[in-house]
This record gives sequence, C-alpha cells and structure tokens, in this order.
Amino acid sequence: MRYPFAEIESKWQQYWEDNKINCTDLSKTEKQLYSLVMFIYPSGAKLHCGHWYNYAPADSWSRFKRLQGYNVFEPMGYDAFGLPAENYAIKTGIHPKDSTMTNIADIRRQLKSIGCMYDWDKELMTCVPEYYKWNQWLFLQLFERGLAYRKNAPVNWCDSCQTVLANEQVASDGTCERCSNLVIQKNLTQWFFKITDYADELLAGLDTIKWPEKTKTMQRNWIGRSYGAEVVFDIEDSDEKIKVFTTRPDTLYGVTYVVLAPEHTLVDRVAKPEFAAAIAGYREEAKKLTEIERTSTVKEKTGVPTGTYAVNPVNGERIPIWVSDYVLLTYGTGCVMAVPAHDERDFEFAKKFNLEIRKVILESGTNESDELQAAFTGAGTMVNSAEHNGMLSLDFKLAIVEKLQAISAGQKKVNYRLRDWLISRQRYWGTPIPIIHCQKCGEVPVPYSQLPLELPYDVEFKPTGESPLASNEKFINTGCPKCGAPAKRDADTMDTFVDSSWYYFRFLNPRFEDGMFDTKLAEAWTPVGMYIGGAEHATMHLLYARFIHKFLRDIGMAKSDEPFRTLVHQGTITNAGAKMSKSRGNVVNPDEFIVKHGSDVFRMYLMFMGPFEMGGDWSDKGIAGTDRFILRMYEFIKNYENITKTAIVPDSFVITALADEEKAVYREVHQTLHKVTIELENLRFNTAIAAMMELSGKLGKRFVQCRVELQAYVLQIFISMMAPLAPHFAEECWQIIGKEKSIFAEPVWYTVDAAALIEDEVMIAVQVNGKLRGTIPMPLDSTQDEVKAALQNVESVTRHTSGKTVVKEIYVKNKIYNIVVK
RNA sequence: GCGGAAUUGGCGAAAUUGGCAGACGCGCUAGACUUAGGAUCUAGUGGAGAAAUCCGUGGGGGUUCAAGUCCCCCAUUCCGCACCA
Repeated sequence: MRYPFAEIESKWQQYWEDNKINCTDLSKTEKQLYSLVMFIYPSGAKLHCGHWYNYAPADSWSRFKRLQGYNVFEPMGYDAFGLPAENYAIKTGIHPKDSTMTNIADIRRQLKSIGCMYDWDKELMTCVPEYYKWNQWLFLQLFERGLAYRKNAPVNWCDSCQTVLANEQVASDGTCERCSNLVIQKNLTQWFFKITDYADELLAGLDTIKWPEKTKTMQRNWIGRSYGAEVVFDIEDSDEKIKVFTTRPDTLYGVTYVVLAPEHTLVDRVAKPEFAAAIAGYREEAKKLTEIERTSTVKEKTGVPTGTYAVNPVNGERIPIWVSDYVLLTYGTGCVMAVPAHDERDFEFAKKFNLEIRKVILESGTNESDELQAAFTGAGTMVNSAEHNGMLSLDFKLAIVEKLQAISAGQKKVNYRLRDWLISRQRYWGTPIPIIHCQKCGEVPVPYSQLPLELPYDVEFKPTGESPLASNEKFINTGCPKCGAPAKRDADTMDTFVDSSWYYFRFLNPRFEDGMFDTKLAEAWTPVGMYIGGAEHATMHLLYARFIHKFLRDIGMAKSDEPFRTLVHQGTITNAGAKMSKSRGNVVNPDEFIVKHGSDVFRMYLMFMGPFEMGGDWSDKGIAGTDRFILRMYEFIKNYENITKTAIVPDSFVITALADEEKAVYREVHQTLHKVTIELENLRFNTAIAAMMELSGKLGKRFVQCRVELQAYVLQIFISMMAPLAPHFAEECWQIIGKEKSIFAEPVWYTVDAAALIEDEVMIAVQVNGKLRGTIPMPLDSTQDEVKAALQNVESVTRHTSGKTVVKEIYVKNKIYNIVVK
C-alpha cells in the first residue's frame, strides 16, 4: 500500500492555483506579514536539495503564520542577471537571455512542485527592462546626490571573469568569490556607490534588528569603525605633507619613522632621485604579490627608504620616510606613523632595518631602562614625551589630540574599514549604466524620460577586458543630452547586487509603472517581517540592501530604517562534505525524491533531519521514516471519512467531564499542540515533527474508545498541525474528514487548553547519593512528607538506605527526590 | 595568529531555570501476516554483565545533594577575520 501522493499533490496544487489560494490581498494590512526567502539565481544547475532546504521550511513557517490568522505575503522571483549566464554564453554561444529564460522556465516548474504558497502573480525577474529600468533610476538618484561617482582606483580584477570585483566579492584567500581564480590589483576608473556615507547608521541600525548575532558581528567588523586622530607630518624641503591615521596618538613622541604604501602617489614626489630605482624595483615586487601573500601576518617585513625625512609636529624631530607593503593604500590615509616600541608590526620592521625603538609608555612594574623584547601595546605612564612625562597614557591620548588641534597639526578622527561599493562590471549581462560621456560636458546622466536604457541583444561576448557593450556601435554611440555633440555611452553594467538590494519592494507590485515601486504598499508591507536565506551574504547583499533601503528612505520612498526586521539563516546542506555546486558535480537533484516519495514527505524529511539553522551532510537514509509516518496517518484518517459532518464538533471540551481514556487523549493532543506551536514559531521543525510522531504513537487504542465528537475534534487539531509541514496531505485529510473548504482558505490554528496541560499524576525520580534507584508515581504537587512516606515501600530505594545514616534529603517538587546517605 | 560555533548510541538527532541522558526517526534483532518481501504490523535495541549492579554526553581537572548543561585547562572539526595603523 502506498500513499497516493502524486494524485493528491497535483490535485491540490491545481486547486490552489485555480482558486488563487496563495494570492495575497495586499490591501488588507491588518495582521500583515511579509515572509521572504532570498530569490533564486536561475543557473543551469536548476534546483537542488540546498534550495529545498531553504524554501520548504521557510514556507512551512509562513503557512503556520497563515493558519494563525496572519495575512502572509510570500513571493518568489529570479535574480536573473549575472556572470554565470554570460560565461555559459562564451562557452556555448547560447545567448544569456535565452539560456536564462530557459532556466527560469525549468526552475519555475521545479519551484511549483515544492508546493509553496508563493503568490505567483507577483513573480519577478531582474533581467527585464521593466525591472532594471529602476536600477538605472536608482543610479541617477544616487548620482544627483553625489552618492554615485567615478574615480580611478586600484581595484580587484579577476582575469578569468574579465571584470572588477567589489571587496566583498573577494574571498579571504584572495580569490574570486565566483570562480575561485586569483584576484589581482589593477588601476581603473570605476563607478562607486558611496556606502561609506552611511557607515555610522549601518552600524547603529544593527542594534535595532533581530538578526543572528554572528551576522551582525560580521557586519560590524566589516564596517570596522575605529577612533583615533589624524596627524599631519611636514616633509623636509617640500611643501607636501603626510597625513596619517592613528588610534594611538598617545605614542606620538615615540614615532621614529613614517611609512607609505608602495602604491601611494606621494612616493614619487618625495623620494630622492638616488633612491628611485630601488623604490621602482620594490614596487614591482609588491605588485607581483597576491593580496593574501602581502597581508599574511607571517610574512617577513620588507621595505625601502626614500631618502627623505618627515618632521614630527610635536617635537620637530627628523624621521626617515620608508616605503613598505605592510602599509595598505586602501586603509586610512595609506600612510602610517611608526612607533616600534608600541606596535608589533613597527617593532618587527624596526628590528629588521635597525631603526630606533623609543619607549614612550612605561608598562607598570618595569623600568625605563629595560630593553623591550616585544612591542608593548597596553596603557601605562608617559616617558620620553617632553613635558608630558608622568602622565597616564590614557589621559595623554585625549590631551595630545587637543594639542595637535591647537597647532593645526591634527584632529580627532573616526576611520572605517568599509570602503565605497564598486558597482561597475566590464560585462554584458547586467543593467547598463545610464551615463553618457561627452568630451565637453563630462559625465552626463541619461534623462529620466529615456529610461529604460535597454540592453541590446546583439553583442560579442568574447572577454577582452573591455565591456562587450563597448564594441556595439549602435549602443555605444549617441549624442550628449546636454550639448548634442557626439558622445559615448558608459559601456559597463552594474553589479547584480544592485538588483537584489531593493527587490523586496518591487515584489509588492512588479508591474508598477509609476515608480520604482508602489510606496503606498511599501509603507504597509515593509520592512520584511521574516527574511530567510544563506549566511554567505552577510557582508554583501545584506549590507548593500540595508544601505539602499536607508537611501530610499532619505529620498522619501520608504518609511522604515531597515529592510529586514528578522533574519534567519538556514544551515548549509553539503554533499560528501562539500557545498553543492555544478562544478563539483555533487549536486543532489530533488526531483527523484519527489517522484519516489512526493513533495510533502521530502519536505518533512528535510525538516526532520536536524535543526534548520544547522544544515548538515546530505543523506537520504532516514526518508523512510517520514514516508511511513505520512502513510500511517493517511490510512488512519481514511477510517474517519466525513466525521465532522456526522458528528457535531464542539469548539472546546471541559476536561473534567471526560472519561479517563478520553482525558488522556485530550491531554496528549493539547500537550502536543502546545509544543508544536512553540517549536514552529521558533523554526524548530525537527522537534515539532517528532512531537507529532510521538502523538500518533500515543493515541493508539485509546482513540477508538473516545466519543465521536472528541474523535472529530482531535482529528481537526491533528490535521491543522500537520498543515504547515505537509500542506497537500493536510488539505486531502481535511477534505476526507468532511471539510468543504481548503484549510488555507479558511485558516485554523487551535488554542491550547491550559487545563489539559496539567497532569494529575507525575513520576518522581528517586535518587540515593545522586544515583537513580527508582521512579514513583505521585499526585501532582505532593509534599516532601508525602513522597517520603511513599518511598518506605519502594524496595529498590530502601535497599540502598536501610542501615545507613540519612545526611540530607532534597526534594524538587514534581521532579526528583534525592537522599544522601552515609 | 585572533574571534566564534560545535564535539552526545552503529547513524540523523532530543534534553525549561543544573534535576530520570539518548525523545523522535533511520538502521539492526526477533516475531506476525504473506507465494514472496527491499511492503506492512508488533516487540526489543547506549556499552558490559546471568543478575544485582557498574560504566557512559571529545579528553583532563573542579563546583554541587545532583553536571550534556556552570568554571578552568587541553584536543579535534567547521566558520569568520586576518599587518586595519
């Protein structure tokens, strides 16, 4: 005998679609809940078990909320622009648009087979002009406010993808996030979004949202705010100045040299001619190193002198200027004041090149004359610091900044690790940047009336390091909107993270034509109440979306400060220890399980495997368990056809009025309901399912002894508890017991009867010297004396106490009785 | 190097405030029903032992009447950050 899942599942999916059960009425804003999963990238690899592991439980949570009476909006769409489609085109000659559309059609079919309550009327894809028009609009809005700008900067270049990457897209081992090729540095003029303007707010906002602590920490570290001072050093025989950022202005008297990053433009201007050759050589060497080699903490320090000296603003000392790759151009000012005595890196460098190490902060318990074995980075008392000697370094830290300010040689400064978001990509399959470059007028925005600036279909994809659009004459040549002279369009396209940084707004009405999105709907439906997706986006998508949301708020489009109120990361499903990916060839296709077991069983199995946020290595070993459970329940419920029609089912029962067998059943159902409600609320599907299985085992013989009204009542509760976890199954069973309407059309979630949670008898564990010697049933809330009296007759206990002295007795009501004997 | 999370039967995993370790499921064993069983049902199932009992939550110490849970040290795995001045 098998559970006829194929008929049942297609029947209900058809029913949901025909009756628009899953279409949310967004005009009803009472008890509204926007429940979102990260939309899908439509690659050729199609849907794998990892996607199911994300989407199915997210849907179960949403369905649970719907049954509880929330008006839930659950959309799905396609993050359809991006490099893989273009790389595929280079390999096969199939146009990205064509392959993407084919993939979307396949993936849509697969998504529908999960049976999620996606509102398909709101489906969207980012690669159509109706969508990316608004990326361009957003770009122009940012541009008008100076938040989109172009600059020449050393950028991360992936030679295999033939494009630049944002910092966030470079993995920590210096490889490309997409293709794992080694990323190199290149100087290019690129478009940036000024996310740094929002650094402080992005940091502060983290305290207001319910996100995993780990993700918030990652964002905090990524933003990397640090407090300190900017100090200006004059350069001997030059009008140039060196600005440095330091978090330790208190060590200023201990500066014995200054270091510039090799790429710093100042290097050429300050270096003495006789040192130029050595510097040029050093720079060449530095360029060859990968980011990871260069920044490795174990690498030995290298560097070359410039022959020029800087002047310490507080004591007028001449200090040599060096060039070293341990200083990064992209952090702070690209220049560092070196204090070898109090900084580990400077200490190491000074030791190697025999530079002076001067102690200016004395560690308590040490003498000024003691030789430093390592840099002392803690706080202490000032020494060798002129009139400030004897001061506590912590006090001096504040005082010195005031002094610097007074002599115009520095000021307080907050510095960020976060850098502006580089959004240009030298690729085809993305949103064209709506800028025209005119010889006379410079960067001229494409007028709003001309949006969307459409991506042409006919282009050459061969990666040349230049955007494919550059070679499309028809696209690239245009007139300047300002002066009319011949001009060229920007040939780059936008990072696809621009698309995903606001898509949750667009979902509310993807066909909206009067603006980027319907702000009225947005006001009622955003921020997103529950957002579920992978943790790998912690410092990319999830940071960009917060930034864009705040920007949209600032231009009056959104009312809230944050896009995603609650965030949950599902765990990663690996296969043979590795993340599933087409290139590794370890993708597990869910389709075969759907064919063999059906969608509900597969979904339940995924949820039953373990905690949602944990993930784990793929195995289908236990799927028989959920399969058997569903079959058993189906067979069981089939015995009670139309029971709700034949019996008059009351809304509630008074437990005291029930017979003993009925009481037990009633209690078990409510205890399970209590447990399942809490577990589902917290996305602990595994324990919710376990509780359901436990209940099914317990009902057993007693169920048939119950009056028919109670039987119907119990079945109703049971099916509604199953509905979020196995929606097709529940719909079918709901119909079997005689319900006319879909359970999701008329949602029900039952209320726990508190009276049913109270047991009148409890099992007390009895210990002697902490070792379990027996358990005895006792009436609820029995006193210590009552339990003690009952224990006299328990042989397994008295055996261990008789003839011994009782030292102590501990009784925890309704739980445990521990006798300590000697 | 720094930071975080984890480590529980043969396997996936449960376990309020410290209070009966192993719920639930897989697998396994035995039985039932069957022409058959890779279907289904029933019972058993952490290890050792005939039993009483003893031992068991990565390892070692500690606190406590009582520790998977709290404290200290160590190991392994995964993740994040990695010269951030």
